[in-house]
Amino acid sequence: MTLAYPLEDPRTAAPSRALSDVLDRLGVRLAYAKDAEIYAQEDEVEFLYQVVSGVVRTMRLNADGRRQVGDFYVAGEMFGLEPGPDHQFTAEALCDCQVQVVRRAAVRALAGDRELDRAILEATRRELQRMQEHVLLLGRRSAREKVAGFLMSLAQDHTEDCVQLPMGRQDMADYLGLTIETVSRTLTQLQGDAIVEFPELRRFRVTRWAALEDLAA
Amino acid sequence: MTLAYPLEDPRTAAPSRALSDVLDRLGVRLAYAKDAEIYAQEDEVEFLYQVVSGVVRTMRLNADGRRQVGDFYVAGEMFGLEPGPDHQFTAEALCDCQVQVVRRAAVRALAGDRELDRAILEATRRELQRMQEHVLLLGRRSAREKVAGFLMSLAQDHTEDCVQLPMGRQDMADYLGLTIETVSRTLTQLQGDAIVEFPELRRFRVTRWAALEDLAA
DNA sequence: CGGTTAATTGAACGCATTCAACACGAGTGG
DNA sequence: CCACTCGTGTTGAATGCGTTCAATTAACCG
Repeated sequence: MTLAYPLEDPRTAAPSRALSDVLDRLGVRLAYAKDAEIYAQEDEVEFLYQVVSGVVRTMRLNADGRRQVGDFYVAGEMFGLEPGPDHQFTAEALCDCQVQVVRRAAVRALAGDRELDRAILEATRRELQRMQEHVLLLGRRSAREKVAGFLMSLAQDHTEDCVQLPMGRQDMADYLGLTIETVSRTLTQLQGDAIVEFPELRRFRVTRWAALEDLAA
Repeated sequence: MTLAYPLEDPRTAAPSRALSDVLDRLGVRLAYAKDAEIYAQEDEVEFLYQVVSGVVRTMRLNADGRRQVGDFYVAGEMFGLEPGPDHQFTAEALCDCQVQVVRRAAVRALAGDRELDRAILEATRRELQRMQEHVLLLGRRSAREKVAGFLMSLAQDHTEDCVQLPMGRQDMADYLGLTIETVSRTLTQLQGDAIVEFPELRRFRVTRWAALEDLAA
Protein backbone atom coordinates (compact mmCIF):
# COMPACT_ATOMS: atom_id res chain seq x y z
CA MET A 1 0.00 0.00 0.00
CA THR A 2 1.37 3.38 -0.97
CA LEU A 3 0.51 6.40 1.08
CA ALA A 4 -0.51 9.56 -0.67
CA TYR A 5 0.65 11.59 2.30
CA PRO A 6 3.78 11.20 4.42
CA LEU A 7 3.48 9.58 7.80
CA GLU A 8 3.36 12.28 10.42
CA ASP A 9 4.15 12.21 14.10
CA PRO A 10 0.80 12.00 15.84
CA ARG A 11 2.11 13.84 18.87
CA THR A 12 2.34 17.16 17.07
CA ALA A 13 -1.43 17.30 16.73
CA ALA A 14 -2.31 14.68 19.31
CA PRO A 15 -5.14 15.30 21.77
CA SER A 16 -2.87 14.31 24.65
CA ARG A 17 0.00 12.06 25.54
CA ALA A 18 -2.11 9.99 27.89
CA LEU A 19 -4.71 9.20 25.29
CA SER A 20 -2.18 8.56 22.57
CA ASP A 21 -0.36 6.15 24.85
CA VAL A 22 -3.51 4.21 25.54
CA LEU A 23 -4.32 4.08 21.86
CA ASP A 24 -0.84 2.90 21.01
CA ARG A 25 -0.80 0.29 23.73
CA LEU A 26 -4.29 -1.14 23.50
CA GLY A 27 -5.21 -0.47 19.91
CA VAL A 28 -4.28 -1.80 16.53
CA ARG A 29 -3.06 0.11 13.52
CA LEU A 30 -5.21 -0.48 10.45
CA ALA A 31 -4.67 0.60 6.86
CA TYR A 32 -7.51 1.79 4.67
CA ALA A 33 -7.44 2.36 0.95
CA LYS A 34 -8.85 5.52 -0.58
CA ASP A 35 -12.65 5.69 -0.14
CA ALA A 36 -12.72 2.64 2.11
CA GLU A 37 -15.31 2.71 4.86
CA ILE A 38 -14.03 2.84 8.43
CA TYR A 39 -17.42 2.74 10.06
CA ALA A 40 -20.95 3.28 8.77
CA GLN A 41 -23.82 5.43 9.95
CA GLU A 42 -26.19 3.34 12.07
CA ASP A 43 -23.27 1.22 13.23
CA GLU A 44 -22.91 0.82 16.94
CA VAL A 45 -20.36 3.17 18.48
CA GLU A 46 -17.71 0.74 19.61
CA PHE A 47 -14.23 2.11 18.93
CA LEU A 48 -12.10 5.18 19.27
CA TYR A 49 -10.05 6.19 16.27
CA GLN A 50 -6.98 8.29 15.69
CA VAL A 51 -5.57 9.19 12.32
CA VAL A 52 -1.95 8.13 12.00
CA SER A 53 -1.41 9.17 8.42
CA GLY A 54 -3.60 10.38 5.59
CA VAL A 55 -6.96 12.10 5.93
CA VAL A 56 -10.38 10.81 7.02
CA ARG A 57 -13.77 12.35 6.29
CA THR A 58 -17.04 11.79 8.09
CA MET A 59 -20.26 12.17 6.15
CA ARG A 60 -23.92 11.39 6.22
CA LEU A 61 -25.78 10.09 3.22
CA ASN A 62 -29.38 11.16 2.82
CA ALA A 63 -32.16 9.00 1.45
CA ASP A 64 -32.24 10.92 -1.83
CA GLY A 65 -28.47 10.77 -2.31
CA ARG A 66 -27.50 14.15 -0.94
CA ARG A 67 -24.34 14.02 1.10
CA GLN A 68 -23.29 16.11 4.08
CA VAL A 69 -19.64 15.97 5.01
CA GLY A 70 -19.23 16.32 8.77
CA ASP A 71 -15.54 17.01 9.01
CA PHE A 72 -12.04 16.14 7.86
CA TYR A 73 -9.44 14.64 10.18
CA VAL A 74 -5.70 14.69 9.64
CA ALA A 75 -2.82 12.88 11.33
CA GLY A 76 -2.99 13.00 15.11
CA GLU A 77 -6.65 13.87 15.34
CA MET A 78 -9.24 11.63 16.95
CA PHE A 79 -12.57 10.86 15.37
CA GLY A 80 -15.56 8.64 15.96
CA LEU A 81 -16.27 10.44 19.24
CA GLU A 82 -19.99 10.45 18.66
CA PRO A 83 -22.48 10.64 21.47
CA GLY A 84 -25.41 8.25 21.40
CA PRO A 85 -25.20 4.50 20.90
CA ASP A 86 -25.16 4.62 17.08
CA HIS A 87 -23.07 6.50 14.58
CA GLN A 88 -24.81 9.40 12.91
CA PHE A 89 -22.03 9.64 10.35
CA THR A 90 -20.03 7.34 8.16
CA ALA A 91 -16.23 7.60 8.28
CA GLU A 92 -14.20 7.00 5.14
CA ALA A 93 -10.60 7.19 4.11
CA LEU A 94 -10.26 10.30 1.98
CA CYS A 95 -6.99 8.94 0.66
CA ASP A 96 -4.99 5.86 1.58
CA CYS A 97 -4.41 6.17 5.28
CA GLN A 98 -3.54 4.49 8.55
CA VAL A 99 -5.75 4.60 11.60
CA GLN A 100 -5.12 3.55 15.17
CA VAL A 101 -8.22 1.82 16.54
CA VAL A 102 -9.08 0.85 20.10
CA ARG A 103 -12.18 -0.62 21.67
CA ARG A 104 -14.07 1.74 23.92
CA ALA A 105 -14.47 -1.05 26.41
CA ALA A 106 -10.69 -1.29 26.64
CA VAL A 107 -10.48 2.41 27.37
CA ARG A 108 -13.32 2.25 29.82
CA ALA A 109 -11.49 -0.43 31.73
CA LEU A 110 -8.96 2.25 32.56
CA ALA A 111 -11.64 4.64 33.77
CA GLY A 112 -10.61 6.38 36.90
CA ASP A 113 -7.32 7.20 35.30
CA ARG A 114 -7.86 10.91 35.80
CA GLU A 115 -5.52 11.98 33.08
CA LEU A 116 -7.20 9.69 30.61
CA ASP A 117 -10.72 10.81 31.50
CA ARG A 118 -9.63 14.37 31.10
CA ALA A 119 -8.08 13.62 27.73
CA ILE A 120 -11.31 12.13 26.45
CA LEU A 121 -13.26 15.12 27.68
CA GLU A 122 -10.78 17.41 25.94
CA ALA A 123 -11.11 15.53 22.69
CA THR A 124 -14.88 15.72 22.91
CA ARG A 125 -14.71 19.44 23.54
CA ARG A 126 -12.44 19.94 20.58
CA GLU A 127 -14.95 18.07 18.48
CA LEU A 128 -17.72 20.26 19.81
CA GLN A 129 -15.77 23.36 18.86
CA ARG A 130 -15.32 22.11 15.32
CA MET A 131 -19.03 21.49 15.01
CA GLN A 132 -19.79 24.99 16.30
CA GLU A 133 -17.55 26.47 13.65
CA HIS A 134 -19.19 24.30 11.04
CA VAL A 135 -22.62 25.55 12.06
CA LEU A 136 -21.43 29.12 11.67
CA LEU A 137 -20.01 28.28 8.25
CA LEU A 138 -23.27 26.72 7.08
CA GLY A 139 -25.57 29.47 8.34
CA ARG A 140 -26.61 32.50 6.36
CA ARG A 141 -23.46 32.98 4.34
CA SER A 142 -22.95 33.43 0.64
CA ALA A 143 -21.01 30.89 -1.39
CA ARG A 144 -18.06 33.30 -1.43
CA GLU A 145 -18.07 33.54 2.32
CA LYS A 146 -18.37 29.81 2.79
CA VAL A 147 -15.53 28.96 0.47
CA ALA A 148 -13.38 31.76 1.88
CA GLY A 149 -14.05 30.55 5.41
CA PHE A 150 -13.13 27.03 4.43
CA LEU A 151 -9.83 28.03 2.84
CA MET A 152 -9.16 30.24 5.84
CA SER A 153 -9.55 27.39 8.29
CA LEU A 154 -7.13 25.31 6.27
CA ALA A 155 -4.60 28.08 5.87
CA GLN A 156 -4.49 29.56 9.33
CA ASP A 157 -2.50 26.78 10.94
CA HIS A 158 -0.01 26.39 8.13
CA THR A 159 3.22 28.27 8.37
CA GLU A 160 4.27 27.45 4.81
CA ASP A 161 2.84 29.83 2.26
CA CYS A 162 1.44 27.05 0.08
CA VAL A 163 -1.36 24.95 1.56
CA GLN A 164 -2.29 21.41 0.60
CA LEU A 165 -5.94 20.68 -0.18
CA PRO A 166 -6.38 17.02 0.70
CA MET A 167 -9.98 16.83 -0.55
CA GLY A 168 -11.53 17.22 -3.96
CA ARG A 169 -14.08 19.79 -5.01
CA GLN A 170 -17.01 17.49 -4.36
CA ASP A 171 -15.98 16.97 -0.74
CA MET A 172 -15.60 20.70 -0.28
CA ALA A 173 -19.04 21.23 -1.75
CA ASP A 174 -20.66 18.63 0.49
CA TYR A 175 -18.93 20.11 3.50
CA LEU A 176 -20.18 23.61 2.70
CA GLY A 177 -23.67 22.70 1.57
CA LEU A 178 -23.01 23.82 -1.99
CA THR A 179 -22.77 22.14 -5.38
CA ILE A 180 -19.48 21.29 -6.96
CA GLU A 181 -20.13 23.78 -9.74
CA THR A 182 -20.66 26.63 -7.31
CA VAL A 183 -17.47 25.76 -5.44
CA SER A 184 -15.54 25.67 -8.69
CA ARG A 185 -16.95 28.98 -9.88
CA THR A 186 -16.30 30.60 -6.53
CA LEU A 187 -12.70 29.45 -6.51
CA THR A 188 -11.99 30.89 -9.94
CA GLN A 189 -13.72 34.06 -8.83
CA LEU A 190 -11.52 34.33 -5.74
CA GLN A 191 -8.50 33.88 -7.97
CA GLY A 192 -9.81 36.54 -10.33
CA ASP A 193 -9.99 38.91 -7.38
CA ALA A 194 -6.39 38.00 -6.56
CA ILE A 195 -7.32 36.79 -3.08
CA VAL A 196 -5.93 33.28 -3.52
CA GLU A 197 -4.08 31.48 -6.27
CA PHE A 198 -3.98 27.81 -7.22
CA PRO A 199 -0.67 26.75 -8.72
CA GLU A 200 -2.11 23.23 -8.74
CA LEU A 201 -5.61 21.88 -8.31
CA ARG A 202 -4.96 20.80 -4.75
CA ARG A 203 -2.54 23.44 -3.56
CA PHE A 204 -3.20 27.09 -2.95
CA ARG A 205 -1.59 30.23 -1.63
CA VAL A 206 -3.29 33.17 0.04
CA THR A 207 -2.28 36.37 -1.72
CA ARG A 208 -4.48 38.86 0.15
CA TRP A 209 -5.01 37.75 3.72
CA ALA A 210 -7.01 40.80 4.74
CA ALA A 211 -9.54 40.28 1.98
CA LEU A 212 -9.88 36.60 2.84
CA GLU A 213 -10.40 37.38 6.51
CA ASP A 214 -13.07 39.93 5.66
CA LEU A 215 -14.97 37.34 3.72
CA ALA A 216 -14.54 34.64 6.33
CA ALA A 217 -15.61 36.90 9.20
CA MET B 1 -40.75 39.16 38.05
CA THR B 2 -43.46 37.18 36.40
CA LEU B 3 -42.53 34.04 34.55
CA ALA B 4 -43.91 33.41 31.11
CA TYR B 5 -43.52 29.65 31.62
CA PRO B 6 -44.21 27.56 34.69
CA LEU B 7 -41.32 26.48 36.85
CA GLU B 8 -40.41 22.94 35.96
CA ASP B 9 -38.59 20.30 37.90
CA PRO B 10 -35.04 20.29 36.54
CA ARG B 11 -34.63 16.63 37.32
CA THR B 12 -37.02 15.49 34.63
CA ALA B 13 -34.69 16.76 31.91
CA ALA B 14 -31.57 17.11 34.04
CA PRO B 15 -28.22 15.88 32.72
CA SER B 16 -27.64 13.89 35.90
CA ARG B 17 -28.40 13.94 39.59
CA ALA B 18 -24.76 14.43 40.50
CA LEU B 19 -24.35 17.52 38.37
CA SER B 20 -27.67 18.99 39.38
CA ASP B 21 -26.75 18.54 43.02
CA VAL B 22 -23.49 20.38 42.58
CA LEU B 23 -25.23 23.18 40.72
CA ASP B 24 -27.85 23.47 43.43
CA ARG B 25 -25.33 23.43 46.24
CA LEU B 26 -22.58 25.63 44.86
CA GLY B 27 -24.45 27.86 42.44
CA VAL B 28 -26.85 30.74 42.63
CA ARG B 29 -30.23 31.09 40.98
CA LEU B 30 -30.49 34.19 38.83
CA ALA B 31 -33.50 35.68 37.09
CA TYR B 32 -33.28 37.22 33.64
CA ALA B 33 -35.88 39.32 31.88
CA LYS B 34 -36.85 38.61 28.28
CA ASP B 35 -33.96 39.37 25.91
CA ALA B 36 -31.52 39.96 28.76
CA GLU B 37 -27.95 38.87 28.09
CA ILE B 38 -26.61 36.01 30.21
CA TYR B 39 -23.15 36.04 28.72
CA ALA B 40 -21.65 37.62 25.62
CA GLN B 41 -19.55 36.26 22.79
CA GLU B 42 -15.88 36.99 23.47
CA ASP B 43 -16.54 36.75 27.21
CA GLU B 44 -14.28 34.44 29.12
CA VAL B 45 -15.82 31.03 29.77
CA GLU B 46 -16.22 31.10 33.53
CA PHE B 47 -19.51 29.55 34.57
CA LEU B 48 -21.75 26.60 34.02
CA TYR B 49 -25.43 27.27 33.51
CA GLN B 50 -28.60 25.28 33.86
CA VAL B 51 -32.03 26.50 32.88
CA VAL B 52 -34.46 26.29 35.79
CA SER B 53 -37.47 27.82 34.05
CA GLY B 54 -38.10 29.57 30.78
CA VAL B 55 -36.04 29.24 27.62
CA VAL B 56 -32.53 30.42 26.69
CA ARG B 57 -31.10 30.91 23.22
CA THR B 58 -27.47 31.11 22.19
CA MET B 59 -26.56 33.13 19.14
CA ARG B 60 -23.71 34.74 17.31
CA LEU B 61 -23.91 38.20 15.87
CA ASN B 62 -21.96 38.84 12.71
CA ALA B 63 -20.22 42.09 11.84
CA ASP B 64 -22.87 42.98 9.25
CA GLY B 65 -25.77 42.24 11.57
CA ARG B 66 -26.62 38.72 10.47
CA ARG B 67 -27.49 36.48 13.36
CA GLN B 68 -26.96 32.76 13.78
CA VAL B 69 -28.89 31.10 16.56
CA GLY B 70 -26.88 28.25 18.04
CA ASP B 71 -29.54 26.47 20.03
CA PHE B 72 -32.47 26.75 22.40
CA TYR B 73 -32.35 25.42 25.96
CA VAL B 74 -35.34 24.58 28.11
CA ALA B 75 -35.73 23.80 31.79
CA GLY B 76 -33.24 21.23 33.07
CA GLU B 77 -30.77 21.63 30.22
CA MET B 78 -27.23 22.87 30.67
CA PHE B 79 -25.66 25.49 28.46
CA GLY B 80 -22.48 27.52 28.25
CA LEU B 81 -20.46 24.31 27.83
CA GLU B 82 -18.21 25.85 25.23
CA PRO B 83 -14.71 24.63 24.60
CA GLY B 84 -11.97 27.20 24.27
CA PRO B 85 -11.25 30.01 26.72
CA ASP B 86 -13.77 32.47 25.20
CA HIS B 87 -17.43 32.20 24.33
CA GLN B 88 -18.19 31.90 20.65
CA PHE B 89 -21.84 32.58 21.29
CA THR B 90 -23.95 34.99 23.27
CA ALA B 91 -26.62 33.56 25.57
CA GLU B 92 -29.87 35.44 26.07
CA ALA B 93 -33.13 34.88 27.85
CA LEU B 94 -35.71 34.10 25.19
CA CYS B 95 -38.42 34.90 27.69
CA ASP B 96 -38.30 35.75 31.37
CA CYS B 97 -36.43 32.89 32.95
CA GLN B 98 -34.44 31.58 35.86
CA VAL B 99 -30.95 30.14 35.55
CA GLN B 100 -28.79 28.28 38.01
CA VAL B 101 -25.19 29.48 37.69
CA VAL B 102 -22.01 28.04 39.15
CA ARG B 103 -18.37 28.94 38.75
CA ARG B 104 -16.33 26.42 36.82
CA ALA B 105 -13.58 26.74 39.39
CA ALA B 106 -16.02 25.58 42.06
CA VAL B 107 -16.87 22.53 39.98
CA ARG B 108 -13.24 21.87 39.19
CA ALA B 109 -12.48 21.84 42.90
CA LEU B 110 -14.55 18.70 43.04
CA ALA B 111 -12.64 17.10 40.18
CA GLY B 112 -11.92 13.50 40.91
CA ASP B 113 -15.50 12.99 41.85
CA ARG B 114 -15.96 10.29 39.25
CA GLU B 115 -19.67 10.66 38.95
CA LEU B 116 -19.36 14.40 38.50
CA ASP B 117 -16.65 14.12 35.84
CA ARG B 118 -18.78 11.66 34.00
CA ALA B 119 -21.79 13.94 34.20
CA ILE B 120 -19.85 16.81 32.65
CA LEU B 121 -18.62 14.56 29.88
CA GLU B 122 -22.17 13.40 29.27
CA ALA B 123 -23.45 16.96 29.08
CA THR B 124 -20.70 17.85 26.63
CA ARG B 125 -21.56 14.86 24.48
CA ARG B 126 -25.21 15.79 24.47
CA GLU B 127 -24.21 19.25 23.34
CA LEU B 128 -22.08 17.72 20.59
CA GLN B 129 -25.02 15.67 19.42
CA ARG B 130 -27.23 18.73 19.19
CA MET B 131 -24.59 20.49 17.10
CA GLN B 132 -24.33 17.50 14.79
CA GLU B 133 -28.06 17.57 14.21
CA HIS B 134 -27.90 21.30 13.62
CA VAL B 135 -25.21 20.83 10.98
CA LEU B 136 -27.40 18.28 9.21
CA LEU B 137 -30.33 20.69 9.37
CA LEU B 138 -28.30 23.53 7.87
CA GLY B 139 -26.73 21.53 5.05
CA ARG B 140 -28.18 21.11 1.59
CA ARG B 141 -31.84 21.16 2.52
CA SER B 142 -34.72 23.18 1.16
CA ALA B 143 -36.62 25.62 3.32
CA ARG B 144 -39.46 23.11 3.58
CA GLU B 145 -37.11 20.45 4.86
CA LYS B 146 -35.44 22.77 7.33
CA VAL B 147 -38.68 24.01 8.82
CA ALA B 148 -40.14 20.51 8.89
CA GLY B 149 -37.03 19.20 10.61
CA PHE B 150 -37.23 21.96 13.17
CA LEU B 151 -40.87 21.32 14.00
CA MET B 152 -40.10 17.64 14.13
CA SER B 153 -37.37 18.07 16.71
CA LEU B 154 -39.75 20.08 18.87
CA ALA B 155 -42.62 17.68 18.51
CA GLN B 156 -40.93 14.33 18.90
CA ASP B 157 -40.46 14.53 22.66
CA HIS B 158 -43.88 15.90 23.42
CA THR B 159 -46.59 13.49 24.35
CA GLU B 160 -49.36 16.12 24.20
CA ASP B 161 -50.73 16.61 20.73
CA CYS B 162 -50.27 20.38 20.83
CA VAL B 163 -46.71 21.68 21.01
CA GLN B 164 -45.60 25.04 22.39
CA LEU B 165 -43.31 27.16 20.23
CA PRO B 166 -41.33 29.21 22.71
CA MET B 167 -39.52 31.26 20.06
CA GLY B 168 -40.73 33.75 17.49
CA ARG B 169 -40.39 33.46 13.72
CA GLN B 170 -37.19 35.50 13.61
CA ASP B 171 -35.45 33.13 16.02
CA MET B 172 -36.57 30.16 13.97
CA ALA B 173 -35.25 31.84 10.83
CA ASP B 174 -31.89 32.63 12.39
CA TYR B 175 -31.60 29.08 13.67
CA LEU B 176 -32.33 27.61 10.24
CA GLY B 177 -30.30 30.04 8.18
CA LEU B 178 -33.40 31.44 6.48
CA THR B 179 -35.23 34.76 6.43
CA ILE B 180 -38.30 35.39 8.51
CA GLU B 181 -40.40 35.71 5.35
CA THR B 182 -39.34 32.32 4.08
CA VAL B 183 -40.13 30.72 7.42
CA SER B 184 -43.54 32.33 7.48
CA ARG B 185 -44.34 31.29 3.92
CA THR B 186 -43.14 27.77 4.56
CA LEU B 187 -45.31 27.45 7.66
CA THR B 188 -48.44 28.51 5.82
CA GLN B 189 -47.48 26.14 3.03
CA LEU B 190 -47.13 23.23 5.47
CA GLN B 191 -50.54 24.12 6.83
CA GLY B 192 -51.96 24.25 3.33
CA ASP B 193 -50.66 20.73 2.77
CA ALA B 194 -52.39 19.70 6.01
CA ILE B 195 -49.13 18.52 7.56
CA VAL B 196 -49.33 20.78 10.60
CA GLU B 197 -51.83 23.27 11.91
CA PHE B 198 -51.38 26.36 14.06
CA PRO B 199 -54.37 27.07 16.28
CA GLU B 200 -52.28 29.92 17.68
CA LEU B 201 -49.12 31.64 16.51
CA ARG B 202 -46.97 29.82 19.01
CA ARG B 203 -48.71 26.49 19.26
CA PHE B 204 -48.98 23.79 16.66
CA ARG B 205 -50.23 20.28 16.12
CA VAL B 206 -48.85 17.69 13.72
CA THR B 207 -51.68 16.37 11.59
CA ARG B 208 -49.71 14.10 9.25
CA TRP B 209 -46.69 12.64 10.99
CA ALA B 210 -45.58 10.50 8.08
CA ALA B 211 -45.41 13.47 5.72
CA LEU B 212 -43.48 15.50 8.29
CA GLU B 213 -41.01 12.70 8.84
CA ASP B 214 -40.47 12.33 5.12
CA LEU B 215 -39.56 15.99 4.86
CA ALA B 216 -37.35 15.96 7.92
CA ALA B 217 -35.47 12.84 6.83
C1' DC C 1 -0.76 7.90 -26.43
C1' DG C 2 -5.96 6.84 -25.50
C1' DG C 3 -9.14 6.28 -21.63
C1' DT C 4 -10.97 7.77 -17.43
C1' DT C 5 -12.01 10.71 -13.78
C1' DA C 6 -12.10 15.43 -11.98
C1' DA C 7 -12.74 20.19 -12.71
C1' DT C 8 -14.30 24.14 -15.25
C1' DT C 9 -17.44 26.85 -17.96
C1' DG C 10 -22.03 28.16 -20.13
C1' DA C 11 -27.06 29.03 -20.24
C1' DA C 12 -31.65 28.52 -18.33
C1' DC C 13 -34.18 27.77 -14.47
C1' DG C 14 -36.02 28.00 -9.71
C1' DC C 15 -35.98 28.83 -4.96
C1' DA C 16 -35.07 31.90 -1.42
C1' DT C 17 -34.24 36.75 -0.73
C1' DT C 18 -35.38 41.50 -0.82
C1' DC C 19 -38.21 45.33 -0.34
C1' DA C 20 -42.68 46.75 0.29
C1' DA C 21 -47.36 46.71 1.78
C1' DC C 22 -50.76 44.85 4.66
C1' DA C 23 -53.01 42.21 8.67
C1' DC C 24 -53.33 41.13 13.34
C1' DG C 25 -53.12 41.50 18.39
C1' DA C 26 -51.79 43.74 22.63
C1' DG C 27 -51.34 47.72 25.16
C1' DT C 28 -52.44 52.76 26.04
C1' DG C 29 -54.98 56.59 26.61
C1' DG C 30 -58.61 59.68 25.01
C1' DC D 1 -65.65 52.01 23.15
C1' DC D 2 -62.77 53.69 19.69
C1' DA D 3 -58.44 55.48 17.85
C1' DC D 4 -53.72 55.06 17.96
C1' DT D 5 -49.37 52.89 18.08
C1' DC D 6 -45.99 49.35 18.24
C1' DG D 7 -44.36 44.81 17.60
C1' DT D 8 -44.89 40.69 15.14
C1' DG D 9 -46.38 37.96 11.47
C1' DT D 10 -48.15 37.35 6.75
C1' DT D 11 -48.46 38.19 1.86
C1' DG D 12 -47.08 40.10 -2.85
C1' DA D 13 -43.89 41.15 -6.73
C1' DA D 14 -39.33 41.54 -8.54
C1' DT D 15 -34.68 40.41 -8.18
C1' DG D 16 -30.62 37.55 -7.77
C1' DC D 17 -27.86 33.84 -6.25
C1' DG D 18 -27.04 29.20 -6.48
C1' DT D 19 -28.67 25.14 -8.89
C1' DT D 20 -29.33 22.21 -12.74
C1' DC D 21 -28.18 20.12 -16.91
C1' DA D 22 -25.06 20.02 -20.60
C1' DA D 23 -20.74 20.64 -22.91
C1' DT D 24 -15.88 21.42 -22.67
C1' DT D 25 -11.35 21.33 -20.76
C1' DA D 26 -7.77 19.73 -17.76
C1' DA D 27 -5.32 16.33 -15.00
C1' DC D 28 -4.08 11.59 -14.11
C1' DC D 29 -2.64 6.83 -15.20
C1' DG D 30 -2.65 2.76 -17.63
